[in-house]
Amino acid sequence: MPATTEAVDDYLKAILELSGPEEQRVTSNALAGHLEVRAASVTGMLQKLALQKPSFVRYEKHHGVRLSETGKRRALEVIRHHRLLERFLHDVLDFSWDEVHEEAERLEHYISERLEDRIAAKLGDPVFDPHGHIIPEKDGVVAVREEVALSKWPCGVSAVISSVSDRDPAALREMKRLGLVPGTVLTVEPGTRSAS
Amino acid sequence: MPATTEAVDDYLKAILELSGPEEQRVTSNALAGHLEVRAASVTGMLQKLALQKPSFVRYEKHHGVRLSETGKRRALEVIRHHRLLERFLHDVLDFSWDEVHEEAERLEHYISERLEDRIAAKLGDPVFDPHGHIIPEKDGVVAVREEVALSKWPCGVSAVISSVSDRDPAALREMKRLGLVPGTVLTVEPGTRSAS
DNA sequence: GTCAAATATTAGACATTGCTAAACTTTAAA
DNA sequence: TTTAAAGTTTAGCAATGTCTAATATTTGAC
Repeated sequence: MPATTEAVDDYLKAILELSGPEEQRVTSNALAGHLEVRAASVTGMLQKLALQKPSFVRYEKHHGVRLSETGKRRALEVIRHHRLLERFLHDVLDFSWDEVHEEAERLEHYISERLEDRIAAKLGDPVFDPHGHIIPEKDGVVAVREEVALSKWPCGVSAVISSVSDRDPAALREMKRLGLVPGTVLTVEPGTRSAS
Repeated sequence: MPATTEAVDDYLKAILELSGPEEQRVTSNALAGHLEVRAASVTGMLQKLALQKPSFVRYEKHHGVRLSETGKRRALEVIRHHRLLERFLHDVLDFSWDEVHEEAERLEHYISERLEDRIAAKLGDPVFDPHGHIIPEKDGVVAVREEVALSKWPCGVSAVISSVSDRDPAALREMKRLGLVPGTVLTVEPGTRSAS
């Protein structure tokens, strides 16, 4: 596995996240939006990534990019780091669930295999992070799970929250206050949903 | 406090370490040796550091460099991170004492104030790292302690090991095997010391 | 199928931090 | 005090990853 930088890790994670379960090609623009970088910078990075061997991505000019097996492997490793760190910061170091993301986002690039393994062992190989996301296994295997965005869930049908986005600390604090945590059972009542 | 990069942190730490208790000026060459970088690179970095305001260093061409108060503050903060991390990795995550340095050396640049505080709290504000080095306090105060290199200790006089270098994992494993850990009492016998 | 809008790429710049090679300054020996 | 060695700085270049502005390609509306 070629060495990566923080920037490369972030691109690989973004490609994995944006390509969805069917591993569609991802456009430069989508990446630029997600990474908060200009589209021109994305093009430059994708060209560099596509050139190195073994390559992390398959890139076709004007037609988007997808991960190679190697790239997917690294992306999953970084995501495993992130989610293990979140679980660890939360369970062992008393971070609240709205604090863990920011810290994990930085550290995920810098922990060694050794530290990854010790954290996993200390936690007893956990399956979920504090927001309900599945932690990829060490070998890159990720359990599959059906999820539907709550905004698309039918009214009147009972649902269980499986995961919540970890990006917005204020939103997370509010959700905790409302009891909207993984495992919670709820039913959307007709007429209570906002228009967005 | 101006933001730092990993490289800047490493320069500041190196200057602090090489300037000794009397805070002597440190030469470019000494820094180059310690940082395993060319002297020309050191010059470039020192010029940049000296230019920014508020500056981390006071630098006179051809006559070495010393830390400003701000620079010393940051150097001590990074060293606090390093030693807290070593203690934490050792006590909580079952790292052996020869494994902790490498991991802490990377992570010391990337942990937040929050994580620093939680680690210190979890450990009960420890005073020493696993190699016996004193952990600087949060406000930058460092306890003072008289130490003499064992190679300079007189024969026949009993001594207590206070700290050992953390740089060489193989040496650390050997020292552990021989019982040469902080707190050990020993006497150097005449004629048993190698010539070096 | 044409053409404008949306999307993407190229070109050229900058900051960071390293390098080598050449030039310069300081130190210490004779 | 001269001079050579040791130490230091300058100059110029490379890689990384970002930016803006200009240009090119693709897409979708008609």
